[in-house]
Amino acid sequence: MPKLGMEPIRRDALVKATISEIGRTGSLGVTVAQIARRAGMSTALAHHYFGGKDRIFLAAMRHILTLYSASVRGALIGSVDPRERLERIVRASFEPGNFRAEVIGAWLTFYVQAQTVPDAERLLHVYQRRLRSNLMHELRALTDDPAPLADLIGALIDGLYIRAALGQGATGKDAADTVLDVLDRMLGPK
Amino acid sequence: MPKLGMEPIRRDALVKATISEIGRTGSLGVTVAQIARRAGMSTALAHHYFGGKDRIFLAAMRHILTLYSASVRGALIGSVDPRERLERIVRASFEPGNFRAEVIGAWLTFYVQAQTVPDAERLLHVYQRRLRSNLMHELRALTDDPAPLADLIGALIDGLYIRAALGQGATGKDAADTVLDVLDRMLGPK
Amino acid sequence: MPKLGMEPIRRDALVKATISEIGRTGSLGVTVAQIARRAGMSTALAHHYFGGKDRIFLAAMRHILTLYSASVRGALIGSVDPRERLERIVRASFEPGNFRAEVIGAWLTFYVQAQTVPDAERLLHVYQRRLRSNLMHELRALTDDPAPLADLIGALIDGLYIRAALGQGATGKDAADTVLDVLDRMLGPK
Amino acid sequence: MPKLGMEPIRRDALVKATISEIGRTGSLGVTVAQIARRAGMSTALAHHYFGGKDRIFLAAMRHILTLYSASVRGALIGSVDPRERLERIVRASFEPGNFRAEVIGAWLTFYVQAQTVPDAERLLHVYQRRLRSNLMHELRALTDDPAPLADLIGALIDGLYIRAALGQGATGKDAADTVLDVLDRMLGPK
DNA sequence: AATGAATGAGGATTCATTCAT
DNA sequence: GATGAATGAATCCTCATTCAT
Repeated sequence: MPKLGMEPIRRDALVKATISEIGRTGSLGVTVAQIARRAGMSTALAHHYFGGKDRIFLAAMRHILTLYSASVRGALIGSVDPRERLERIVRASFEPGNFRAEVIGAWLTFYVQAQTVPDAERLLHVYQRRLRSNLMHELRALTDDPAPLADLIGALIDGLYIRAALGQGATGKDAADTVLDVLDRMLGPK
Repeated sequence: MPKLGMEPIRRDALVKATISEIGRTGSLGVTVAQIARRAGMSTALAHHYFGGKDRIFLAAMRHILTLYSASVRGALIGSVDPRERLERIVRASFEPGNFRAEVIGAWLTFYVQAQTVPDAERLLHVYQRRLRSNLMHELRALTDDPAPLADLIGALIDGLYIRAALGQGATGKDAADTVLDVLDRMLGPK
Repeated sequence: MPKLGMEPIRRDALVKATISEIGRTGSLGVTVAQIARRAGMSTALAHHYFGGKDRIFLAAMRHILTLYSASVRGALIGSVDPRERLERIVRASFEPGNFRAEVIGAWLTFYVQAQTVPDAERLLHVYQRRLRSNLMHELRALTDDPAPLADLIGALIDGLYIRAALGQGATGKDAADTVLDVLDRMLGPK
Repeated sequence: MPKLGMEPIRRDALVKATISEIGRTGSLGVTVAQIARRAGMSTALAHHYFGGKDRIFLAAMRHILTLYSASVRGALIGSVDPRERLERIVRASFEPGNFRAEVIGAWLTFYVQAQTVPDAERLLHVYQRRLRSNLMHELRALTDDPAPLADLIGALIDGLYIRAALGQGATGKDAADTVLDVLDRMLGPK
């Protein structure tokens, strides 16, 4: 059974299992045993590859953020118009890949973890700074005072995510429309 | 004047200790022992009064929501103008009593808990429905289609809260100003 | 079953159980479960009272050293002659209470632990310094250069202990006689 | 010249790595993984060559004792005078090769292991019997009752070793001088 | 010959909860 | 009403050992 080069496969399986389990149970109470079982291996192996529960969680968080960044970056390809680019950023945030029950559940949980675990906090800040910087870059072409608007959009996205985590939020499309509507209104009368 | 038994005093102390501890550590990892110690009693007594950890958490959550509702209700007294009432609701959400690091930390944690514990979810819905109903009531006088706007405001408030939980959000006043600014813009030019 | 004032009783039972188990198995591989079982309680309680395995071991070590010190101190009462006091110190080291298979086994194990655990090392040094100081005090009356002799006696006692740990050493009396014989010879021709 | 297979090279590397690691950490807590890593191979190979952790430890112990015996035997070559031969035996015990922090640490640890593992105990007895026999052989020419003296010297050597393990013992030369001084005094005025 | 892969067994530790007093 | 005492159950983590390649 043992083949060579299992490490990346196992790590990947663990990361995905972690997101699934956190999303499913909606809490950090997820145990390494649960994750390992879902990933189809022993807890010992999970520890072997990651070195500890925190590191597994962190890798899962990093995975989500990486996917998110990639989807934003991908969405921007081939677009130069600021308004259009803003729309693409926002829509990417709510596209099915990112805006999925289990991912949102994990996301919210990471928010909580970021209050305690320094590495998690750092990671979250990286994401927030990147999103803010993306927004600012486009907003500068559309308004004199882009900072407050960037912060507003960021907070609104987070708010819509958090509500989605409770299963009563709107669909991804509706959420994106809401953000874009606010954006246009705030940018001033057409 | 009826002499109070110890029960309400103890329960109150436990609820406050719970909020403090959750806010301080920023997680549900808080133990009954920590809570009991901070409340100045034994864990056995904590169980005696509440029957279990979940019930203690729930009571703490209920306490926060009750305080919040009370502050909103109080803020509305003596005001009849819809726009002014909206402002008072929003400002109440960010007033120092509610918008305090420790309370926000607890709030966020309860959000996570609401994903798993049905009672917590129910409680959170009650608050959200009440806030929404409050907003709707006033918005109806100002716009034809109040529902999306009420949802937007609710999500934005949550988003600003969550960011505050990470210690990088704005002050309560700034947050309230942001929400009100959005509100006015969305309501369209007067 | 639960009565008041169990703490000292439990702590004492755990300390004695630890010494027994270490002596019996002759290794630090002793588990908290073994100790707790022998002391007649759950592992959880053992942790509750001591806070961790290291602390249990340390308490056991402290217990042995305390007993040893007490037996030396007791032996010295009512004696003023230096040579006689030296003899009493030495004989106390090998008296049945201290020079018992299980105690010696534990002693040796602590020696090993002292190589790694700073607290254990500190404790051992305290004992060695005290023994050395006791010996020096008497030797000063008998020789001009007491230091080397004190060190020699100390090392010899340790050596006889270690051999006893392997079950092939002499009896306590023989061991004491050996040390005293060396002492007299080193103090010069009769 | 016969070309060596890998086996003896690997075994040798493992034995040396074991002594290093035990000496460094001062405990049997050393893991097979640590030993294998330091020896530059996988844990699987370590098991392949030795069949188990105990066997690795035993081989390391045997190695130390073999070196010790060899150094004593070597020191005796070309000397016929009993007193001189005794001195050479003693000095060999404390020569840099044997009296090295890492070796002493391992030595002490083996002493502990000898309390539990029968093979280790047997090995230690072989060494002690051999040392005793060496001492006795020379002492017979110098005294009527050599046995107690041989035991005394053996115990003293062990005692000086054990103190060295704690890092507060004297240098090898001082230790040897101490033993020889005792020896001469016990043999009586020339 | 050599190793990455994998795990079962076990250990320390924590904690909510119960109970006798 | 209040608490010290006590524990079962669970969790993270480690490690010797085995196995397929």
